[in-house]
Amino acid sequence: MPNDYSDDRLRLVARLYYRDGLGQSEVARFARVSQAKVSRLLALARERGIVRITVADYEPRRRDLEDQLQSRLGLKPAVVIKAGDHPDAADLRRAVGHFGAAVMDSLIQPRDVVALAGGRTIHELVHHLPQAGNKTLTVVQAMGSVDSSVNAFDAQEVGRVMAQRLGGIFLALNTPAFIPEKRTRDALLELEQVRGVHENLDRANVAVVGMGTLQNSVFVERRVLDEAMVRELERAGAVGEVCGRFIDANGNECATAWRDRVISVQVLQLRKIPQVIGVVSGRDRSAAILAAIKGHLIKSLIIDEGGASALLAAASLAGTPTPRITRKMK
Amino acid sequence: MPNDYSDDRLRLVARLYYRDGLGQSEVARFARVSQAKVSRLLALARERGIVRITVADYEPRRRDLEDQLQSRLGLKPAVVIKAGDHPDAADLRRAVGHFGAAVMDSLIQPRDVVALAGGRTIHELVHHLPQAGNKTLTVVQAMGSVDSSVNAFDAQEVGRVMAQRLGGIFLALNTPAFIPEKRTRDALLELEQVRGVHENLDRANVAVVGMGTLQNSVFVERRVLDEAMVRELERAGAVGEVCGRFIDANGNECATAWRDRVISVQVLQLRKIPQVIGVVSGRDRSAAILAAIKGHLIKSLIIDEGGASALLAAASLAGTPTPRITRKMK
DNA sequence: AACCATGCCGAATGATTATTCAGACGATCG
DNA sequence: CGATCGTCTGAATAATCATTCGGCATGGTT
Repeated sequence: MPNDYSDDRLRLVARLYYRDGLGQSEVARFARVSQAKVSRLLALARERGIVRITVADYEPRRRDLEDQLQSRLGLKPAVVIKAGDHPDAADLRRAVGHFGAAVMDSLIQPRDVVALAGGRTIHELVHHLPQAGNKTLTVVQAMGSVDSSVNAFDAQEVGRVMAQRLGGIFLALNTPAFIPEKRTRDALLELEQVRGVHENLDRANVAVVGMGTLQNSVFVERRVLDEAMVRELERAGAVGEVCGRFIDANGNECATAWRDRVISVQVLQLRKIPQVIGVVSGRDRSAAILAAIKGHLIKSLIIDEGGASALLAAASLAGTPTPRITRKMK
Repeated sequence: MPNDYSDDRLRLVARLYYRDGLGQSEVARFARVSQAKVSRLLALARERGIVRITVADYEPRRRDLEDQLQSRLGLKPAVVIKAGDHPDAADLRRAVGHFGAAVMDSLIQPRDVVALAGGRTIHELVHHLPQAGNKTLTVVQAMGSVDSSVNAFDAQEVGRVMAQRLGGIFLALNTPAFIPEKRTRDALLELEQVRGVHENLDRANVAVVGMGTLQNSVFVERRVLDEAMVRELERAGAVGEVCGRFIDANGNECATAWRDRVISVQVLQLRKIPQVIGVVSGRDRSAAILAAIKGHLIKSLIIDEGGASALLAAASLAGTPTPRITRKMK
């Protein structure tokens, strides 16, 4: 009679607690055990399905906006996450991460080779992936590290987590993202290790990438990109950045010095990957997203409500979006 | 947008909490409210049925023992409450009270006149009756107060609670249970107030009574019954007590001085009531219960598992139970 | 406008629940 | 037989949740 985990006992405890509204201490007296044990018995009862808690479905997506994105921009799938209009970017990312994760999980097949970029929203997304993954992925880091201060948003960290969560191995790109000298960069690209990664990027059938603008790019933020380079990119028509590749409104990589100093998945490689998922939160990326779509860099999009509206509005303004003109004018 | 109690919002909060396992504080950040509000929203969600918690049925009764009691002793209904074999009488009463209450509620019709005794188990039972009663009962106190120290087990208190819980009025018997002088007792019985109560006891169609033995009777416990009187009752063959009436093994009231000094429902009155429910916890009342059954004082029984087994064992020993003989021998 | 009644809010607080910890017990193995 | 796990327990404690409370806003009333 000591350790008695019979269903009958669990039912008694569960009933007293959930149905009759007794506190755990009261139940404990009833069943002649400690309150701690009651807590454990209740956990067990939930596990065994003796207690079942059902929650009416919450619809986390805006199917209406998704349909518009799909029909007007050809994104398949387009996933729009409800997020109220939180003024705070962190909240936005949290929402996209929380609800986007399940979708992303479903988009990745058990044996896929996944090219993965970094970024805060992607980080959030990856950290909401299920723990129990039993896939056998090959997760490949799609871009070098932005700087030496390792942080949780880097592709390296994020990739490690994804491989661990969904199951599979992680191939790291152990180089900086930006190398001041082209020669050095090219030398690095020749390294066996690096070439192996690139080969796997060629094999990738899924990619998950973020999207930056010229202004809020990680490279600017972390001072890798200086004023002069930004101006050069502007002159070359850059409206956004994907995996360290700056693109113009047509989605072609801008021919600047930067192009030869980056170590990351190439635009051409990206175009060949059948399922490229853009992950975005916030309203200020519309131009970059439109360019990426136009250049066939991304095929799908996971985005928040506000970002989706902004994107649709921007797409309406011009078949060919040219927001950069207004900026150049200043 | 402030007070937004939309189902959608509740669903979101409920999902994050119950399905996704976030803490209330995390949900609070997500929904941009305080943790306190999340707690309130969750309560509302449960109320509205957005969250549904179901517990596999726990069977609190021993139908097998009930069947035996019914077929062998004619109790209808017999209700046997599971209680493990808690060595502690208080736990026993709690179990009987908790699970017996629903049965008792179902046995009492909306417009019944209920004669009600006191006692610890009955007290426990009554305090587990539903709060929301909408009946129009007449609850009548079946026995005077044992002594002046009012306590929660007295018929007076218990009756008040029952009337309040199930709905209806309570008729109190504002006299002591025991009056040393017969003359005084009889004078009291003549009082308008007291006669009114007795008339209602005549009208009663349900009674709820406890059952005492000679040894553990409340009257002994509270020193109302002295040594000499106990011996006199023993000589008269008393094996138990119901509502202050001491009965012999055949269920007839013992003809002693005590009989004329008690103010309570009479044995004859009790016999006439179609539904008399005995409420008992513990293994030591078998003789009293058998006598009460034999004398047609009780028609139904609510009892714990252990008490039921003891009762069945005692009933097997003798068609006419005569446990008192062994005692008299000493 | 001034006033009250009402309802909602979150900070603080009180109450409850989950987890940690150290000890007890029992099984398994050398 | 110990020794050594592993498991289970309740007391203590940490973490979490529910409620109280005062403030603020709204809307109706004088």
